[in-house]
Amino acid sequence: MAGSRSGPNMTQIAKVVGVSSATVSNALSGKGRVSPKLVEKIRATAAELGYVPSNAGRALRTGRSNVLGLVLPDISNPLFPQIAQAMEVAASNAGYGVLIADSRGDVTTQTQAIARLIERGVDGLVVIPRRGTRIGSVACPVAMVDTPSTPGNTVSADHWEGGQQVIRHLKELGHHNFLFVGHDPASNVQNDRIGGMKSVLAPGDKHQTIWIESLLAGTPDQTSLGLLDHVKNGVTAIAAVSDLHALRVLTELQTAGIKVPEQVSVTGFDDLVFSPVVTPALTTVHMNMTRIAEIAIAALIKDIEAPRASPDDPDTSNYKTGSTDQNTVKADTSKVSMQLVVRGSCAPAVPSATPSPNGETL
Amino acid sequence: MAGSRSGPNMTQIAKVVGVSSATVSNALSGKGRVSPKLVEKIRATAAELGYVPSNAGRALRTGRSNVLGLVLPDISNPLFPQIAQAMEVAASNAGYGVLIADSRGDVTTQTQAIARLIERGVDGLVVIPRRGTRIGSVACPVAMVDTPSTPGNTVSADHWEGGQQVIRHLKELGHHNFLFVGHDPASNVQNDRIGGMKSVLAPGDKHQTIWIESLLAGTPDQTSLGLLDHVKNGVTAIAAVSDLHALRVLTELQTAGIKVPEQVSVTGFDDLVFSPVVTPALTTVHMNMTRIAEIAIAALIKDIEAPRASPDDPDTSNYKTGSTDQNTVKADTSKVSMQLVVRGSCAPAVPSATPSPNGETL
DNA sequence: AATGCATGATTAATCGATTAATCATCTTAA
DNA sequence: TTAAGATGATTAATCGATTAATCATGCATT
Repeated sequence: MAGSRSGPNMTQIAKVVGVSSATVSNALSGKGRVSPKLVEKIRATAAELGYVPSNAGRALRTGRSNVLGLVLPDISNPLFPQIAQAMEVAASNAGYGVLIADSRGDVTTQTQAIARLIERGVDGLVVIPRRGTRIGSVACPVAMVDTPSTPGNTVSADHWEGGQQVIRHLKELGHHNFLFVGHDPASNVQNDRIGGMKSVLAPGDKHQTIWIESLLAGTPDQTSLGLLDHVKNGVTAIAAVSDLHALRVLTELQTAGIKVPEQVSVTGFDDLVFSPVVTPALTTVHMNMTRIAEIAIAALIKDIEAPRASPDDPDTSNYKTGSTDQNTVKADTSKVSMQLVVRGSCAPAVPSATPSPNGETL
Repeated sequence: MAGSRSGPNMTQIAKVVGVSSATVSNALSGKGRVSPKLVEKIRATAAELGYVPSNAGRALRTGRSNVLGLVLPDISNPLFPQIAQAMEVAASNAGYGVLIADSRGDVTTQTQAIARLIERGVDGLVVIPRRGTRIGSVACPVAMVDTPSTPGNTVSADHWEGGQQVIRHLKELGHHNFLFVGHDPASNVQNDRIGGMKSVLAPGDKHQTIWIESLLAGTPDQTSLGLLDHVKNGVTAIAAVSDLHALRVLTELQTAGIKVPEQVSVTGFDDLVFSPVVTPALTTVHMNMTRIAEIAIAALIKDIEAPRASPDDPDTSNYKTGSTDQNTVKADTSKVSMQLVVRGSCAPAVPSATPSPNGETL
């Protein structure tokens, strides 16, 4: 009853062709010594019978499942689809499957999620860590996607440089008084982005940063960010750390009767699904997730398939060494540059950027 | 070299306790006949040694992988995160892992994705079909999540009823001239939603439907929906088939200087991440994904774990029979009602709903 | 005391692929 | 002619958990 799979197995093929199952295995894998014409014959009958190798059998023998685990931060992140898709495609191309696990909220869940994946026998993990989280040592190679400045990071977008692109663009339009909008001051990604933005500011430029989480601590979602005051005080450009927040900014301004981009320019990050279809379409910075996924998966698989080092020869391992206790893998390229996507939410700064005494001109 | 897993196996535990590996297996699974105190002892040492069962070994013997496949439609769907998370949680609680595969775009990819998952040995599939797509017969039970009206549907939200809730709410606010905004006329979900909305219209109510895909066929994303004209013609409420489209509507109106909700009310569907944080916050209809996932996964697992019927006794199978050739599983509950979430994007209809001759009042 | 029965544990086969070790031929060189 | 080597295929063990079949022991019944 149990284990009665539908398709044929190697023994069946062997019987049909009239050889041993070992020869079938060798022929299909191309490993041992099998005459070319036998290989041909075996391949043909395997295809004819609709042979599908048993993952369980192979995994048991080789100790490898050909499955990777993908650990994602809290699901509310609208970037999730892009990440998951890119990872799945990259893994699939390399012959691996992707098991998902999400660590909604707390670090505990993240740890549990990782444990579950390990127990399922994944060969490696891709972890997009929850903001500011570190992952403990685990029993398999790990590719970490966070920010270039995070210790243990395998590969990620160059958020810093992305921030620079945004501000450079706004400065070319004549802006000098910025408001940066972040969500969580503990997020590595958000800090990198804001850091990059600040890094290209000139001495005379004004800027201020607000963190949504701190601002609205404990209150329900729908609360004003108080943008009107900032605009009255002379801010002409608002740069958010994500399109989600840029959207919040955009609609709050529009409701207050402030015209975007005529009076205030707005920018976001990540090029989320809704960004091109809102009015005005959001100017944002696009992340090349496909490439990041390819690099992460490649580094992971390289480590997985590398011949395991003997204890006295640690050089063959791809694990990072040094101060970090994490066994995250390294990639040749650790950051992927971002692309500025100019759309309709930015315009030249209004000449009279000086705030009027009473704000009536707004 | 190969297969040298880190942890101990049953034989090791057996050796330590001084029994046979069969007894260990029985003790841990609670299946055979083992004395209570031996069970206790074995459980203890297993925990002590940090025993983790080998999925490969178990899968090979039992023929079951304890992994489900999740096939998702094109990734642009912002609902994706909720679905994936809910499915993962439900599956995880039942002791199953979730392998993802996405069928971006065409039906071919969807078929390939399903094939890949089958080859990986999944025990069952959850398929959220691409709009209007049917899935061919596959070699394992399938739970399909689409709409209650789709043949073969296992469980889904009651989109029709959700649509009714929206219109009832708008009618209570005094609206009688509606514009429905859909994206793709081939989508079962969207048709159900619009169908439900129309079903509660009174004879005197006016309504019109626009399909974004047809409207903007071949043009780049950012194009006007021409909402201003509709508003000038007397439309006071615009009901979109998704929050994504509602957002598009909202920002287009705001840019045109039309006040939401004072002049026009806007509603969406799905309660996406951004819906509570835009201004005005979107009134929408929430989908209880957690419950849908639980039902789908439960139905799937029930079928997987049911003793396979002998060929002459088809009654024990959970497969749908009849005109459909699909082996999708049935659930006791096939639709889950939706919840209206009232926020700020709707207001009472303006008394002078009659269009002014020249539209200047707008 | 002998038989039947319930209980507790063991033996050994099995799932399917992989691979080191071995064997059987045939070729080539001395 | 014979030994060494190359080539092609087979044997059999192995990965780890499961389970049907079997065995051993204790207890109660007649």
